[in-house]
Amino acid sequence: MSRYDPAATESRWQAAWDAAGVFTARHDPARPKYYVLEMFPYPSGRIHMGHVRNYTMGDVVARQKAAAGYSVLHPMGWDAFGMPAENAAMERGGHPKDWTYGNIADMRAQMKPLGLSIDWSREFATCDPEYYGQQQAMFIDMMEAGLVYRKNAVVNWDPVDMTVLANEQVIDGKGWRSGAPVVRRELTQWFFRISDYAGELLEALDTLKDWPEKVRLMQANWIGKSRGLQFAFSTAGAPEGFDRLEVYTTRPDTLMGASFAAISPDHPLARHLERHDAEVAEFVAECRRVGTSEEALEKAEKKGFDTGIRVRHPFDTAWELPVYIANFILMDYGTGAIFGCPAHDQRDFEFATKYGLPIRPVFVPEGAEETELAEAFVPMKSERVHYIRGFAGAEVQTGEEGVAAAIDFCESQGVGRGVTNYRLRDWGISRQRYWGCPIPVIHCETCGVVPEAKENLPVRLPDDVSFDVPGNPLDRHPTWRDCTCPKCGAKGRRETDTMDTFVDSSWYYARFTAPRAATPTDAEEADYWMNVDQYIGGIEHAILHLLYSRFFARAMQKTGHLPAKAIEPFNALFTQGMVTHEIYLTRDAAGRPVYHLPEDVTDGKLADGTPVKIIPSAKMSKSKKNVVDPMNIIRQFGADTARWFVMSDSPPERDVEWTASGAEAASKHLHRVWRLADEISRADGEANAEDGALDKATARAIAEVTQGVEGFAFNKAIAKLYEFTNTLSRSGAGAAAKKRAMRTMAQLMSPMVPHLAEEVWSMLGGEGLVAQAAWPKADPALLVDDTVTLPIQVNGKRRGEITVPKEMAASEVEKLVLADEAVQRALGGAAPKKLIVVPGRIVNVVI
RNA sequence: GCGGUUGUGGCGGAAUGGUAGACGCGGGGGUCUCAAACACCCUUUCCUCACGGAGUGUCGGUUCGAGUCCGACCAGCCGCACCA
Repeated sequence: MSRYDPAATESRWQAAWDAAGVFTARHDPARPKYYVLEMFPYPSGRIHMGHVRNYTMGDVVARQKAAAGYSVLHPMGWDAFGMPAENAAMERGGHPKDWTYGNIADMRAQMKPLGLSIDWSREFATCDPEYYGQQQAMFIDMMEAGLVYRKNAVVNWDPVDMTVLANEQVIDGKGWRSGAPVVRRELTQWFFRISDYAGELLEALDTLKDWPEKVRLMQANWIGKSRGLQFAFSTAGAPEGFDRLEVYTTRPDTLMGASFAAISPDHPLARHLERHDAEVAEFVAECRRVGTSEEALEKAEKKGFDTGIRVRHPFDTAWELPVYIANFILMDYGTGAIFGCPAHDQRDFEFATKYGLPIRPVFVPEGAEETELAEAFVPMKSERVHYIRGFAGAEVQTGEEGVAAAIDFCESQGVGRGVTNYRLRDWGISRQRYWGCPIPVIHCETCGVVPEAKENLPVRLPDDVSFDVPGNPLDRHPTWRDCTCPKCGAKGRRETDTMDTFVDSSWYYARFTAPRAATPTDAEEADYWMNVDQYIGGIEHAILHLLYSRFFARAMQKTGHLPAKAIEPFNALFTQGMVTHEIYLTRDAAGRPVYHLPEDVTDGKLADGTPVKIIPSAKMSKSKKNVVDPMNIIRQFGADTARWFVMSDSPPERDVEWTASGAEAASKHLHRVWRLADEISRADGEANAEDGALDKATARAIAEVTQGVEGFAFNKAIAKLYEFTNTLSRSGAGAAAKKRAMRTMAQLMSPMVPHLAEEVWSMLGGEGLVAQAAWPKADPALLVDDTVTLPIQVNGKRRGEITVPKEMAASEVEKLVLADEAVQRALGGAAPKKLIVVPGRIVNVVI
């Protein structure tokens, strides 16, 4: 008996699809369009199982939509700028460009065998000058639209390597290569005015009905709208020019519980003191040794330095509060200065305890007395509390009411004003690196900062650079910086900062609609293809990438590069889970951990019999060696097996654990389907009484698999396909009915395992390619059952069941239930207290 | 630290507030075979000979009925603005 041979079959069908041009996206105004996009990959050089899962999900959607009659756009590209290419150049020599394009070629070669329904004719990389040149054109338009500006901002500076470090390159406050303590340094940098859109980006979240609730919540929290009071303390003993200290607070109702004021180490007052006071300078320097990330600041021990300056309480000028410089105050939020109310903020409480400051409660729980606090009392703002040191509004009110009343009162007294504040900061896009999109700007002595003329775009990266010394190669290039001012024609200097790679990924979805256009987008194409109907990617992008893309769509609309309907570019978002694997660990002679690849471990032992310690599954990572190379799986079992496995078992939004046994099971099942198809293709049984049951099962399979695929419940769709396979393989129906069922099976399987589906389809005489066949429809008449089985509960516990006609009246059902043996036994002759009949569902007898 | 999220058999998981454990893996038993591999069939939450009882991270609540809703807690994972 012949066997299914994935290797030969898969490449044969891939060639057939190519020949027929099945996946070329066609701008066809007569048909509805569907744009499905997976987050494009960074070209690391190797695809991993996470990619296989991500792209298979998109492929299932794309293939099913195509079968359902849509004109589908399913493109692929490369997020190709970024640090790894420079790191590779530093470590192994060579050029980032060669490394990147080499990796792209390798990865494309690994992706093609997966048989994805991608329109490869639209492929591009963000490091193509054709792409980043258009990005530069948009940057210039955004400059002109007032969306771009320069200001000073802090970076991590490695004083040994004399280079700017990314947050991930700062390990325990030290540079990853030099090991030198990192310092914060201020540079003039380029920013996008995303915070101008904070309110709109927040409000528009409500329109994103098909985004996961959690992503919208995370974005809302990130934007962080707050209503508060901004007011000025008058100071005592402050240097000249600092007679007022502006603070922002979201809890003005706790003003009578204030016990100190605190300013950021980067606050102008702190900077002034730093220059005149060695002790302050030392403290501030210590603060700056912590990395720039908010995480690092929050995790660091909270420390303060008493400046000796005092501020006067706005309601009682005799009441003075000390002013501290504190390492946890962010200059970017509010005014960079706060007042502390230790009784109602845990961080302030710890600070006050540490520095012996008073802790005076402003409110207590409703009905409680004032007591000494062991920790801050921080109730929900919606909870009613009793104000014992309130000054506005009712004595008993919610925190929300208290805050609103306090703002009104303060405004009426001329103490500050109510302000709406956002946590969202402007987007700093300057990177002092080579491998990124050059910022197309020229510094001219006469004209200042001038955008490059559009006819001179793209501003190309020079090829003749070296990475033997740290720092930005653009900065030290002998001639690249030299240019002519587009305004006055005098000699100018090019900007050497390049753009954050998040800029590249903030508009690639729009470029895919017209990837070769001579402008960033083509109006007609954008109008037809936008928006992305289904976007799929990792949850790790829930905030930054998606928020930046939403901002960019707005900026592109403002500059005329996208139609108004694309203001929210992603109609539906799906965030998929990771692929995980167990970790295998042994120790070397010195006790250091040694990790082992899954393929080197059998039954918990290495080849030489050494037992390994098994650490529970975690995200596949090279450093832990818990990786399975998709190429090995494809070589061993074929692409369909890899695709089937990553879509089965786990729901797509959750992590899936890769197991060798699971992959084998997937492969076995696909072979079984092939054998079944082979057998059915040669069957000649007469039509018989079982045909009807099989037709019914087929209809149910169509309904359930369609529902699973359309609802992103791929694991359930696959479970139904297993069931359908079992039913079909056991069916005694005639040959014609079995062939019908098997052809339907091929169609239902085709989004997940397209190669096997084509093979089965052709074995059973299906017409043309299954990839081009219309999605099957279930006959509604076959989906209804005329009887229903009702479980019988006694006090909520299942005690039996009855099968009754679907339309039986509740009163009839009650009679049958009371006559049931288990119910009789439970009742013991007594009458039931209550009898609940949920039609078509369940019966509950309460005794 | 802050924000988000997840928790169900030996394992991955299924379950519009209505039969907990679909489907798959693994295990056990069997058929086929000289034997094995492959394949096929049966069985498999736990305790109990059985009757029956217990059971969805922990504790409490709402309900005729809770894995599902509410509150508190515990553990894991994701993000924290220069990783992509």
